[in-house]
Amino acid sequence: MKVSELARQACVTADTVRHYTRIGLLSPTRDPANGYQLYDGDALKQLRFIQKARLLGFTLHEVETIVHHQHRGTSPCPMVRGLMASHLPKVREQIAELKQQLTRMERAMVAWEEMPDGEQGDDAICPLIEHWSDQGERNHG
Amino acid sequence: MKVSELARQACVTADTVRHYTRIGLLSPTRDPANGYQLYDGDALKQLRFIQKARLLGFTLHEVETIVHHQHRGTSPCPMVRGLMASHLPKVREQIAELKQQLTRMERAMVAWEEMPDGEQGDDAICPLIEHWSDQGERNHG
DNA sequence: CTTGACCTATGTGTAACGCATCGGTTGTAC
DNA sequence: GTACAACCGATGCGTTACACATAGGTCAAG
Repeated sequence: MKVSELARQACVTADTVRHYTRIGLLSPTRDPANGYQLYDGDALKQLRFIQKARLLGFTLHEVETIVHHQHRGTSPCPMVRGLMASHLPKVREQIAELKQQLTRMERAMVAWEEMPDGEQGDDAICPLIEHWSDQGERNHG
Repeated sequence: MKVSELARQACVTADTVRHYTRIGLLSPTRDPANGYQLYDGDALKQLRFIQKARLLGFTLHEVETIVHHQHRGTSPCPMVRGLMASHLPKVREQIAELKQQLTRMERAMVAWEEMPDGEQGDDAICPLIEHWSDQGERNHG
């Protein structure tokens, strides 16, 4: 398989395949005739593995570590469980931060409805932003 | 004010001040004696403006645009309202995506509790990941 | 033999900094 | 007056997972 065909089979872009190849997550052979990169069924399997790992929140660097573990004959599974356990609170925190962000933005939009646009000669860069103040958010939930 | 003092007054790192200076959002003068960057009260005001804009979800690039508008004498406020309106659905989508991500991860963790670690000789890279399948999520949010 | 569609490798850009390097400056204690 | 630590500067690289652009090579059809 050439790059584009592998990409099609896994529903990713050719750039993605090339990217994974560049960082060593895929190791194609070369067509001696033209130097093209050639991928086999194992590459497709590996690519699908990467896709699943990405969906589960693993970074490409972590995927690399997992694959290396497997190549050295040690089961990556305990580490995978640990990584996942360490990811969960981070994702929850990201959600909480984004929710706070959304609250800030929504409150600002409401407050701005009754504010006029700034005009030349104002001492402000943008009064909407400059006169806004974070009221702080209470955490209930 | 020197870099570090300005940073302290605005509760940011010196690297942040240098970064904003590098991309042109702060324009310090130079101490002729030693070439150090010197910031005045306006710089502090501008820095605090940037902080508020960041809290409201504006990118540094957008802040730059806002400041340029103000320097050209045109009120940035209408654009600011428009930018904010365009940001809101993106943030909501990010939250929705992260929630889906969290659901996937939590379901995987539960499913993994009753799965053994992979062993050498397995045909899998990591059976936890490889035998996982996304059940799809219904949207009732 | 030329056209056009495909392919290659490589480098650059993204957002907002953090960190490291290398070297100059300032203050203080001796 | 100097040794040394703590601060300052500019510059460049690293982060994440690719997308995009460049400059060129390959291949089937007309």
